Parts: sequence; C-alpha cells; structure tokens
Amino acid sequence: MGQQNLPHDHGHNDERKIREHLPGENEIAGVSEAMKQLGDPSRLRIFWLLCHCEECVLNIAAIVNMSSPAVSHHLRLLKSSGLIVSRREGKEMYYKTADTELAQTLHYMIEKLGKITCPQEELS
Amino acid sequence: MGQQNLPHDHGHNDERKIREHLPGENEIAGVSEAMKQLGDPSRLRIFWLLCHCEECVLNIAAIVNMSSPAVSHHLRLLKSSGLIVSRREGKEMYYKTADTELAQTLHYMIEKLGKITCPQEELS
DNA sequence: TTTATGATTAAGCAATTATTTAATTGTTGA
DNA sequence: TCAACAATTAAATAATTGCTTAATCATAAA
Repeated sequence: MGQQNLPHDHGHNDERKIREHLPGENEIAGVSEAMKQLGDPSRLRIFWLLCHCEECVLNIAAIVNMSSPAVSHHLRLLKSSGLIVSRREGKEMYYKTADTELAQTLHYMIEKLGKITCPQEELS
Repeated sequence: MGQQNLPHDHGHNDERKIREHLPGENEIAGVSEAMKQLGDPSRLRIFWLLCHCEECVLNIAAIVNMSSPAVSHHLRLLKSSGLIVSRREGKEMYYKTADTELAQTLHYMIEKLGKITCPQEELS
C-alpha cells in the first residue's frame, strides 16, 4: 500500500514518523463521512436544529424554509449516518439528534466552530 | 425571513425557544465550509498529514498515492479556506497546517472523531 | 371504505466536483 | 540560454448531489 520511498528527502522530516501519523482507511472513511454530512449548509442547519428540539418533517421544512421532499432527503442521509433518530407518532415522524457520542461530539464541534468563524455573533 | 408560524403546534416545543437556537446564515456558512473541506476523504488525508509535518507537493502526492495535479487542486481548496499555508523553498512549495484556532480545532476534532468511529485502531 | 394529511420515493435536471491528461509557469543549475 | 524539475493551470470527463415535481405509501378520521 503506497510507495516505499518518497521522491524527495528534505531531511527535516522523518519519513517513518510521518507514516505513523497517517490514519487507516477506516478512520479516514469514518471521519470524512461524518464531516461530509455537516458540510452541506441545509443538512447542517437541520442537524443543528435537531440538537435542540425534536420536530416533525413539516415543521422542520417550515423552519429551514425548504420543501418536505428536500428535507426528507436530508433526514434520510443524516439518519443513515447515525446522526439522528426518528420516531413515529400518528401520522407524523419526529426526528431528533441521536443520543450517541458521535452526535454529541459533532454538536459540540459545530457550536465551537460557529464561535470561531463568527465571533461577532456571541449574542445567541 | 422564514415563516412566522409552524404548520403544527405539538405543544412539547416552544417555538420561540427553537428559533433562538437557530444560527445565522454567516455561522452556517462558516461552519459548513470548514466541514466541507474535510468531508472529502482525499482532502482529509492531506490535511491530517499536514497537521504532523510540512511537506512538498510531490511528497504529499506520493504519501497519499495521488497525482500531483489532483493534490495541487486539493491544496488550493484547503489554502483558500485558510486551513493550510504554503512556503516556497527553491523549486518546491512546502505546505503545512495553518497556525490558527480554526485549523487547530479541526485537527483536534478529526483525531477525536477518528477514535469514536474507529475505536479498535487505538494502537496508533 | 373513502378522504385527508404527513412523509417518503421516483424520475429528472442542473450544478458542483474530483480526477485525468496536456500544456504552462516558475525556479535552479549546466 | 537551455535543460530539468517542481508546481500549477486548463480542458475535458465522469460521477455525485441537491432539489423539483409528481406519484406513492402510511396513518388517522369521517
């Protein structure tokens, strides 16, 4: 897997040490999958919302100002990534953030990243 | 901006409280932009690598097993998002992670997400 | 069993994007 | 100035994806 030697040996880096820090395929796939989910603004807004309340599809759609098929599409992706869970109550499906370490960590991260990238909006 | 009333009033949520938690457009854009960068496996691998060493394009390409134009493309995206910086030394361009709170926070996040999504790879 | 409502799925489209190959720019040394 | 090497850019392509409209599924009430 991968080359044995680097094209250039610049001296200031120990190649062995570099490769030690490289994560495996599974780790790359897992992390990028989670990041990808929240890399879409619509999905991020929905996930962020569902971190703070449980809501049905129509209400989510109204809050984020999107069509319900579009919302449903994103909910499906978030759910199959294990970031949210759903529950049926009558005709409605309620969604909320999953009670997992992954989802909680991502919630913490986006709150923190929000403050870093938008420091002036500390008011909320 | 957005509707005034939700289609359904289910009682268990205070609509005012919900809207308070909704981040503004700038915050959404900033966070999703950062997440998007690391949502691509190739870019995540490159960023991860550059968190631990400074390397030239050819070496990066060899390590992640990609062509140099492809690597150059991803480096440009990472750089214009402020996640990495570059420095020329002779014919080579050296890249490394930016010394900013954003980049450091993302580094911490991917290490943590890696452990969560791949707990068995604790050995590294 | 209808009818109405909420949610999902299907099909299609427009836009974005990751990668390849080829051409070009920038830098060093002969 | 020329040749070699590193890096970037351009053009083209294939694949992914976010969203729309229309149709279908699921549940509840008349």
